Amino acid sequence: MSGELSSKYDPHQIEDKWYAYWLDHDFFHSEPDQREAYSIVIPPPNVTGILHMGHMLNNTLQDVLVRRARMQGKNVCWVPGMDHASIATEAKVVSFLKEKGIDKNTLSREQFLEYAWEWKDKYGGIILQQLRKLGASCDWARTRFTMDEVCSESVLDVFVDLYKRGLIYRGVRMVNWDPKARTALSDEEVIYKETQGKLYYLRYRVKEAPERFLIVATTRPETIMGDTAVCVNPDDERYHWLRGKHVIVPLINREVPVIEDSYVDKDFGTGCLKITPAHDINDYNIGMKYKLESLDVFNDDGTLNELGGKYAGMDRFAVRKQIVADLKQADLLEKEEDYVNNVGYSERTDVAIEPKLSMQWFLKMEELAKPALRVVMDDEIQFVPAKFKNTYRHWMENVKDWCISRQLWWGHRIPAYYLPNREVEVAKSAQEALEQAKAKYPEASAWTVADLKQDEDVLDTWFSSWLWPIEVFDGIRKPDNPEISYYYPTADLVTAPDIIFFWVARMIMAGLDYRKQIPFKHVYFTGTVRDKLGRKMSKSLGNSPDPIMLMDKYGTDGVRVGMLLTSPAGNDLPFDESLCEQGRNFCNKIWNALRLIKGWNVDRKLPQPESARLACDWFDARLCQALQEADENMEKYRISEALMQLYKLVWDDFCSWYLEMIKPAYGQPIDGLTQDRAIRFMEVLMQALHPFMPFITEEIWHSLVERKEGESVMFQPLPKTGLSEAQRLVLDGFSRAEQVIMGIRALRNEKNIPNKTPLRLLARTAEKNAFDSLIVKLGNIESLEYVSQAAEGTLSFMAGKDEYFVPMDGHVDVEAEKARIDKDLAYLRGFLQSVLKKLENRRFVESAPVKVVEAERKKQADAEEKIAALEAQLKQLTR
RNA sequence: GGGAGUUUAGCUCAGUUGGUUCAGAGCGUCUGCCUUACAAGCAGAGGGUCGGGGGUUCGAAUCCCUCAACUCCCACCA
Repeated sequence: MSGELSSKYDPHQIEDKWYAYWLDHDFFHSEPDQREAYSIVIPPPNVTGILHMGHMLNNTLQDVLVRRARMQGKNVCWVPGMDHASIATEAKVVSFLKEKGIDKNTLSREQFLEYAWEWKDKYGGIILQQLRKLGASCDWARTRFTMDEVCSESVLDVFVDLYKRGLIYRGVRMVNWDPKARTALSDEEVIYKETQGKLYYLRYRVKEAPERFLIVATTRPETIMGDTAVCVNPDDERYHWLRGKHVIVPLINREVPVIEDSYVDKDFGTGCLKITPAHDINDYNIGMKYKLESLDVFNDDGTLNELGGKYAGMDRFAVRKQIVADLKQADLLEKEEDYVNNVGYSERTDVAIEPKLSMQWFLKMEELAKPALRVVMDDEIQFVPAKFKNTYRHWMENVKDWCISRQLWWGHRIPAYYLPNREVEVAKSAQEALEQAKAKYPEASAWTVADLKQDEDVLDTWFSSWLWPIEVFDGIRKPDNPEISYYYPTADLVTAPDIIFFWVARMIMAGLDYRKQIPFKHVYFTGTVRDKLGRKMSKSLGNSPDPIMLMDKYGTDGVRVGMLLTSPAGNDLPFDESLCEQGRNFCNKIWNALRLIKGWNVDRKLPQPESARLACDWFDARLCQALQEADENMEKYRISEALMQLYKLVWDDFCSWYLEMIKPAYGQPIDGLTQDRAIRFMEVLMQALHPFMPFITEEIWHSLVERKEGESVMFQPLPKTGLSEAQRLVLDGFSRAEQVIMGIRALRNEKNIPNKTPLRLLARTAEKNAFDSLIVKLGNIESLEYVSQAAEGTLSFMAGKDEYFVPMDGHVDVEAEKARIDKDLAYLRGFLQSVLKKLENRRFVESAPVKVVEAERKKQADAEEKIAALEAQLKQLTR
C-alpha cells in the first residue's frame, strides 16, 4: 500500500479534485431550513481587484469560521460578491481607454458606461475565481454585485427614504476635492502625509501706510488670488496699529481688510494669516464668521481659472513656482524656509487634495450614530479584539455629516431630478419625480419626463456597501422575505481595521435603521500583512508575494496554515515565506502518518499488545482534552492558538508518541483492533483540522476508510465528550512514563548509546507505573526490574520522585556522574531554600490562601525526598 | 496637538482573578542520527534581570506611578 503513496504530499491534483467535488455536490449552497443559521457576508473586494495577501488572510479566516460552523451542523451561508468601487474602477477604465487612445472627456456618459460595463464583464471578478483556489466555501450561487439590480434598487430606495426623512440634504460645503478624478471625496478617503514643503514669507503693503509691509507666512502662495482678508490675533500687540486698516495683496494689487480673530496663533510664522475662504477649511470658517467674500481661483482639474489672471490655465504647482519667482522679482518675498507639513492626498489617485467649496449631497450622521455606538459599547456587537471599541467610540462621538455625492459616472446615479422651476424632486425614477412635482406645483401639469434633469453625480461607493449584509438577502426591497428573516443578522464579520469607519460603522447604522437589528454579532479585525522588514505589503513597493504563486509552490493548505499560525486577531502579520514552508511540512507530516497507518499489514487474529492498548487509551484521552482546549480557543476567536494546539496534537502526540507506541516491529503485522483505532483517531484529527486545511483533510478522510459518493469530512461533527476522571488519571500516568522515556533518551544521547542497543532498567519507585510496557517499548529496554535501593555501577536519572538506574557493567564514568548529581543537588538545595524561606515567613503562612501554602509544603517535601535520593546515589558512587 | 495600543528567548507571539517547578510555545540555532511513515525527518540541548526606574504586597511578567522606545487612529497652525 505504501508503495502507492509518494513520501511527499502533492497538493495540486488533490486540491482541484476536491474543490470540484464540493461544487458538484453543491455543498456550499444554503437555503433556509429548520437548522440554526450561520451566515457571513464577504467584504466585497473591488471588482477590479486581484488576490493579494490581505485577501488571502481575510478570506482564509472566514473560511475557517464558516467550515467550523458547517461541521457543527449549522446551516452555513457565506455570501460572496464584489464592490463596484466607484472611483477606483472609473480610474481604471479611464486609463484603459487612454491606452486605447480614447479620452474620457470626449465621451458621453452613456458611451463611457458602456465601455465600463464591457470592461467589468471582461476583466472584473478575477478575484472570485482566485478565491476558489484558496478553498473558499462560498455559496457562489448567491454572488452579488453592488451594482446589480437588487443592490442598485436598494440603494435608490434607501436614498429616497433618507431624503424624505430629512436625513439627506444638499448644500454648498467645503469638501475634499480630488483634482485628478475631479470629484469630491469623503473625509475618510483623504490620507494625510508628511510632505517637505516651504514656508513663504510674503509682503503685503499696508494701504494706509504705503511704506510699511505686513509679512504673511504661507505654504500656498498660489492661492493669493483668492485672498479676501489678512487676519491677526487680537491680543497680538505687534499688530494693534493695523486695526481697521487694509493691505494690498502682492502682485495682484487687490485691497483686503485686516481682521482679528483668536484663531490665529501669535507664535506661528509672523502671526499673520492670509484668509482664502475658498481654499482652506479654517479660512472658510473665518470667512463665514466675518462674511468675507469667497473667491475660488481653481478649475476642477487644479489649474487656475480666470481669477488667476496671467496664471490662468496653469497647474497649481506650476503656478506656485512661477508666483514665487515673480514675487522675488517684485521684491515682495521676504524669505522662504523649509517646512514639513501634512498634506491631504486622495486615497485613490494619490494627488494632493484641494479643499473646495461645492454643492454636494450629505447624509446627517448624528441620529444614526447614537444607537450604532451603543450596541458596540454594550457588546451587543462584539469586537475582536476589544481594543477597537476605543477607536470606534472616538469616531462615532465626533462623527460629521457624510458627503455622499461623487462627480463620477461609474456608480449609482443620484435619484434627484431638477425641475424647470429650479426645484428638486427625489424619487426612484423620473416618472415618480414628475408625479411628485405635479402634486406640488400647479405649473407642473404641463411638464413631461423630458423636462426633468437628473443630478449628474453618483453616490459614494460605501453608500451601497453599507447596506451589504441586508441587500445580499434582498432585505431592503423585500424586508419580510424569508431569506433575510432567516440569515439576518449575520454571525461574524471579518475585516481589516482600516475600514472600521468607511464600512463597519456604517453597516451598523444601516442595519439598526433598516432592520432594527445589528447586522452581525462579532467583528473580527485582522491585522495588516507586512513584509519581513515590517513594511506594509503594497504593489508600489513590490514586496507582496503573489498568493496564487505561493499556493502553487506550497499547496493551499500549507499557505493557509502558514498565515493562520502567526495571525492573532488585530495583530499585524509579519509574513515570511518560511511560514508557508512550515505549513507545507505539516501537510507532509500528516501525509506520512497516513502512509504509515495504511501501509501496515493487518492480522485480525492477532491479540492487541498491552502497549498498544495503553497507547490507545492514552491518545483517546489526550485527543479529548486537546479538542476541548482547541474548541475553547476557537470560541474566543483565538484561531492561531487553536491551530497551534492541533498542530502539536498531530505532530507530537499523534505522530511522535502514539504512532511510535503502536508501531509493530519491522515487517510484523498489526492487530486489527489497534489499526481500527488508529484510523478512527486520524479521522477525528482530520475533522478537527478541516476548517484550517480543507483539501488534505478531505483527501485523507477519504483514504482512511471507504466512503460513499457524496460524503465529505466537512459535515462530520467532532465528537463532544468531556474528559472523564479515569481519563485524567491515564493522562497523569502517561506523563510519568513520558518523563522516564525522555530520561532514557537523554541518557542515551549524553552517553552516546545508540537507540538500537537495548538497555536494562532498574526502577526504585513508590508504586509500579502502569505504563511500563510503553517505557520498555519506546526506551528499547530489554528488562525492567523494581529494586529497593540504588545499585552499583549504574547511570541514574530521576523522573519526578522516581529513581531509575541503568546498569553499565563498569563502564560508568564515576566522576562525571558525581558532577551531574552534584549539580542537581545544588539546584534542589537552592530551590528548597527558597521554599523554606517562604514557609518560615509567618505573614506568608498567615495571609496566603491555604491552597498555596499547602503547595509550598508539598514542594518542600518533594525537594527533600529528591535530595535524599540523590545523596544516597552519591554515596553509592563514592563507596 | 489629542487618544489608544505595544515592549517577555535570535524571530513571531502565549501567559485568564497577583500564588503549583511560572518564566512558556512555534520557528530558528547547536549536538547526535540517512532508525524499516516522513532528512520537508527523528532524538536531545542551549537560550530571557519579562523595556528602565520606583512603589503596593507575605508574594509582581501580572496592580499603581514614572521614564523611554515603537506602532496605530483622530485632528490639521497658515
